[in-house]
Amino acid sequence: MAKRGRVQLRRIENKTSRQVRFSKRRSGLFKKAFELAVLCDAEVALLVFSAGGKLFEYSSSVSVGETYSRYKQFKSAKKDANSKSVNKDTDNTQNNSEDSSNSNILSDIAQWCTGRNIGQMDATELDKWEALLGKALKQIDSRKTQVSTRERAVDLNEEPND
Amino acid sequence: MAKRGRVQLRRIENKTSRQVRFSKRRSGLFKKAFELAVLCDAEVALLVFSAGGKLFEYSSSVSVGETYSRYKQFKSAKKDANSKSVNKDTDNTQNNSEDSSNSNILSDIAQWCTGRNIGQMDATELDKWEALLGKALKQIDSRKTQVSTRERAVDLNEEPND
DNA sequence: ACCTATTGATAATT
DNA sequence: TAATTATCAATAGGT
Repeated sequence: MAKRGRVQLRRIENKTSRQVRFSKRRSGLFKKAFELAVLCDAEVALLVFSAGGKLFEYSSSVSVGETYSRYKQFKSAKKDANSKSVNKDTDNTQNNSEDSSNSNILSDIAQWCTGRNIGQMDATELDKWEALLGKALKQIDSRKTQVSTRERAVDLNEEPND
Repeated sequence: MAKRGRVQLRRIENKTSRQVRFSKRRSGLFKKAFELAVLCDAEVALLVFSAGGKLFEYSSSVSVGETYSRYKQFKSAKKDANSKSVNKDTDNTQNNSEDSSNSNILSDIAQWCTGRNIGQMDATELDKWEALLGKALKQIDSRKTQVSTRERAVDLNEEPND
């Protein structure tokens, strides 16, 4: 399997090759974005238009639109940041003592789902999925118990996340 | 230099470590975004807010705002034509047969996940989730069986490094 | 901040 | 189109 050497940092001229590499690198990029969001508690929004005009999007905890709004707020606030620091630490700081993803496991699952396919997973990824879905099922099960006990009301034990 | 094993995909609790890794991974992510744009002629916009509220942005050929405009246009125009990252409801024929390794139940889950919280679900929704996740687990389990065969072959080839 | 062991990404190939 | 693997790149933890 002869490798030619390093990747040249210029546009790939062969169309097929470019498309193939786009798919792979896009997957990799989205995975990295997700990992940054989860590991480092960051808010990430990523928009990619392929050369052919297809759209691919990723966002971590909130929608792309919401992150973009925050971005615009941030930029406009930066202009007169010398008067007060309204936007520095608005609502972006989550200081949960334990695993914050535990309280909103569905977000984690949704993030993991993006661009993935069971048929393409390796053993490690399968294990992660199994653990994640198993955890979600446990939470669902315990929630079901609560709901069936108090057939009607909104549960007060669960905190809204984000 | 003892390595602990694989990176766990959970929020890093140690603050210093999290900040260090954020810097490194952010650099890596931006580099990857740049490479995707150059190599594959893609239009990329990337927004990252750190846990502390700092903003980092990257955009390839045009500004973030322009890409976001294109994004909004794209989404509103999507009424007829469809090209999207997180699937549309293509087939509901996700049965439990063992050969369904190629089905993309994860996309269904991803759609279900969006904007939901276990703590706010009613009994009906919980049932749907339970069924969906259970189905996914079945597929994962059957996929694991396939993969484990290959993994054993790899194990035999493994050499102690050095 | 720099270094290296190790993991992870991926280009070429099947 | 998807799966495999050799090689390269990213990075976690130590110095």
